[in-house]
Amino acid sequence: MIDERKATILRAVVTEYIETAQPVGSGHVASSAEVNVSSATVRNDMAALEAEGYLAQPHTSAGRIPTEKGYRFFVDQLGGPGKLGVTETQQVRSFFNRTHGEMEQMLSDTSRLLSSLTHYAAVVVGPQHEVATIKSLQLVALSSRLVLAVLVLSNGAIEKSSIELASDTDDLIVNAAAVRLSTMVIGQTLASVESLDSGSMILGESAEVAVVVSAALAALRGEHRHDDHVFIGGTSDMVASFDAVRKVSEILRILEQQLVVVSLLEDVLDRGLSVAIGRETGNEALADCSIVVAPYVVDGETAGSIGVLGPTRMHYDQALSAVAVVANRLGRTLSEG
Amino acid sequence: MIDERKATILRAVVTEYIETAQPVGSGHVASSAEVNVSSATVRNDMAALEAEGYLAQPHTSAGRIPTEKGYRFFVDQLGGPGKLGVTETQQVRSFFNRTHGEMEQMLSDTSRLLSSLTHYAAVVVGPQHEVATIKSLQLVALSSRLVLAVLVLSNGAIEKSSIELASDTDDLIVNAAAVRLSTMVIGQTLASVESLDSGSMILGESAEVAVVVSAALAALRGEHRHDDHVFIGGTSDMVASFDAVRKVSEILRILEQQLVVVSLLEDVLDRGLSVAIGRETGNEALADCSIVVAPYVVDGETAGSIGVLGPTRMHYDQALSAVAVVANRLGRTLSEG
DNA sequence: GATAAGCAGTCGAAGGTCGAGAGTGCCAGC
DNA sequence: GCTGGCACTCTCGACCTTCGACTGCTTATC
Repeated sequence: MIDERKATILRAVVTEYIETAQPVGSGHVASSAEVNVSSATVRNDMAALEAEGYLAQPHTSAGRIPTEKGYRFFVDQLGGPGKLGVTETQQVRSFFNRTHGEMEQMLSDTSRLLSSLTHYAAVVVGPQHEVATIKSLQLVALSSRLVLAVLVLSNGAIEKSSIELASDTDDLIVNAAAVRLSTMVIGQTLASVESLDSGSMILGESAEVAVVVSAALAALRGEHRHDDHVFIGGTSDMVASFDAVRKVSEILRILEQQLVVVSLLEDVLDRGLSVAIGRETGNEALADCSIVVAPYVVDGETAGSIGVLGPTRMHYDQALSAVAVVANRLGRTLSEG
Repeated sequence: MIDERKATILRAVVTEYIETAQPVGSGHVASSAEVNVSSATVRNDMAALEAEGYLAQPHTSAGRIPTEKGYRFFVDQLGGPGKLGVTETQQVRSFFNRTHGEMEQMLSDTSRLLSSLTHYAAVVVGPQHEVATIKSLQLVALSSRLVLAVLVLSNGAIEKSSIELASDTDDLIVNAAAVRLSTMVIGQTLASVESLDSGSMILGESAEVAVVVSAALAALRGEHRHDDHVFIGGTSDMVASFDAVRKVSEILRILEQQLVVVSLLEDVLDRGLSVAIGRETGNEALADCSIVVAPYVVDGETAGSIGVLGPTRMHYDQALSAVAVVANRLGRTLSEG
């Protein structure tokens, strides 16, 4: 039931509201460049749009505000990310020219880049270690009972996990265990370590070495969650879009829970969306927020995702293009390494 | 010029204002338990306190608000951290019983603990790596020109830094360089690597190995800054103490700059303070904030610091005791490891 | 001389009124 | 089917008044 004119009107209302945060009246819409009918006609169409759930009125005799359904239509109509402005393009280009090596630093900087492009909070979820292969494993004895296992992955990431041994263990034993483990896991993915049978390789080893080996494997198992791989930047920018401290506090509380943030992004991607509006995010506390996400691809495989969190009245076109461009460049840069 | 009664009155004003965030009138003070004089007398003293700069009036016919000088007097009079409540003590105890190994995780959790104790933002600055000795050094070739140096320090921390080589280099060369480097740096502190003369050890090595060795040393030099060692938690709690989104945004902007936060804490400690009130923090944007800091001591050496950032009208006694207790326990726990 | 009591004065916050303005819905006419 | 016109609604800001919480000062009391 949405003809071309109504769509134009809806578009006008949404853009205007995003700009001003004020309810939009029929007069404003009628005087906008894209609309060539009188305000009375606009009024009729706006009433229809309200009846169909695309717009809402805070009270009689006020202008209209887009509903989530209204934003959704607007975003769908946008049809994918557009082009970035010249300044922004330049900024992205120079960022990725300048950046190098050091993955964690790079992801963290990327979140800063993305937030400075959009003025919203940026979330960068690091590559899932499941796909990377293990380049090196090392056991370092910190004290007689505490050993640190350090893994280096092919994508340059490092995983560490500490192992507490039940009894004092000689360095020689630890070294032997390290050698044994190395032959087992190097070249494997972290995920496959998960399924390694710790029974099979105790054969032919001294009991002491076997103890260390299986303790190390146990420690490694729990350690490949997305824990430390989330980088959030630009919260101060995003906060400025809201008016109530109360709301700000709730949103920050969400962002502090890194696991929640990660699954938020993954949920959205799993549903095949690149934008989640208001309650579509699946989180009541984010009812006034929207999320724009994109996965990034490293060596042909989806490695992680980046996203932007802002108010429902966000500049979707800018956010979409920024996220798309940064995801693309990030993937390419990580592929080279 | 502050006699005992005036001090009591000032104390009453400060505690009342911290509680209610409302200007405090002479009537309230007079009816408080510690004060046994009439409101008229209180009025006279409050006028004197204002003249001496301890209190201020938002406008005539309003109550008084403490100035920074007023808070300062209040805090100084407190004379060190008191005891923690039973619930909080219990919370700290169970936290440190439960926690183990894995330093980064522990510091991050500590910031959460501290913010949950105080309901303000908590900052934990990790141990400075200068004092830790190097336990192990490893070079891992990620590709033919990209090598990752991984250092494990005696306190369980890991430093990594990537090395880009000018020409393709064989794994054997890299391994030889790793062996050479290990003999040089193991047992040293990171700070002493800084001053290592890369000329002296090229002797007796093949040119290719020497190239890798000096590239690695160069990369290690830049890498021992406090960069990743700051953990901030509980911003959402702290935010709730403020009323203007504007201010919140400014404060968050500060907290996003980790280096600024670290030097903020260090500055305060260097000045021999454990509390910095308002402008005492040295940062204009934190004019409405106070910071409570304490260093923590690992194996007899000051290792790092923890702190709390809240509004100037913070519960100083609680914050002081929480910071003191957590700093103490954290130091002890890290010493054991 | 310090404390208390009383009193006049001040000023913001809260509440009420009112008009202006923006906006709507509907109807009649083109 | 669009538009102009019109009556109506409802918020917002300005303005006023009242109310109450203060203060400072002056005077009385111990």
